[in-house]
Amino acid sequence: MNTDQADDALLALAQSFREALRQSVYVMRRLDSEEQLSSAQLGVLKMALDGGARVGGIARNLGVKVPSATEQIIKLERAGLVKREADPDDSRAVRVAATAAGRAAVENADRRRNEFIAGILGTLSQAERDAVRAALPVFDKINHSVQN
Amino acid sequence: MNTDQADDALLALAQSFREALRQSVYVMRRLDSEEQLSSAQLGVLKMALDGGARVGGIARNLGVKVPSATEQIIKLERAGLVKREADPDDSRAVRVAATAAGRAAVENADRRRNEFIAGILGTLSQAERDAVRAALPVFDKINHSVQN
DNA sequence: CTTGATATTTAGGCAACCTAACTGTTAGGA
DNA sequence: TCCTAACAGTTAGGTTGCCTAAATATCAAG
Repeated sequence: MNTDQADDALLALAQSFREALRQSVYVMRRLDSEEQLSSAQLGVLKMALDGGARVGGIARNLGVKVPSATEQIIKLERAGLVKREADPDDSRAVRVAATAAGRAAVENADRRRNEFIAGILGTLSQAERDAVRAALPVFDKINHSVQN
Repeated sequence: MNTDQADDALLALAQSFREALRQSVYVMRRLDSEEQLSSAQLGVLKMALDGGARVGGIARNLGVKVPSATEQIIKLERAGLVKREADPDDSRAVRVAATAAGRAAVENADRRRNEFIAGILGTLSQAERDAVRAALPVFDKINHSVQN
């Protein structure tokens, strides 16, 4: 197998991969459209569960800029799902912590979304589920490549 | 294995799958942010390549509502990448066709995006690439489940 | 005690999506 | 024939989530 053939195979795989990416965005939209809590907000909220996430950390972790994180945090705060308090160690920083209501909202949203996806996965064959399971860590790895 | 255990395994897989979905959105954003043509526009444009896509069909295919498709088509038309003409068989309908410039733009955008993804896929092991390749048709199937 | 770096918020803007309302066309009866 | 319901698309107006640039406040090092 010469280099060109290898490249072609890689490009063909890339094309299929991109198609899957496109579809993923669509699936995410569907998942979001049925719920009170958006994916963006759920992502922030999950990070606030441990009780002391900083705005910059949240933004970095979600792959968005700091003002975008702030925006979501403010919405969650208005909804009573998180509270913002000054970081005792660094007064420039803000600690974002989930409230009890926030914790409950995460559990609820997570459960509903998982059940929706599980319902689809349940219609697949065992072999198909195994294929998905095997690919997920690789997807994770690809994502980290993109981040850098 | 009783039902509860099966459900738990399915829910766990669903959770991981959702994480991958979330990451996909992020990867898509990265892919888009470096290019002139957005994914939304590229999707519309590809459908106009054959020379006679209708607005409703484009919208259905992309999983968006008709006005959203119209919006993208208008942008592409202003950029000279597609033209709109009355459908000879049904004057209510509009046929969207790519121009020569549109065709060139698709090829360019597709190539660049595929090369970007291929570059990442190239850093994986053969086994990892095989895992991705095996999962892609299943992802496709899952997507179609969601559409219905 | 000044100055540069860091953490966050505010302000303003853009892209892509949505629903509701409008225009024009078609097609199937009465 | 002609009326009316269904259909195709566009327009209008609104939302969400992202972005950059600029403002505010604090920290830390010389």
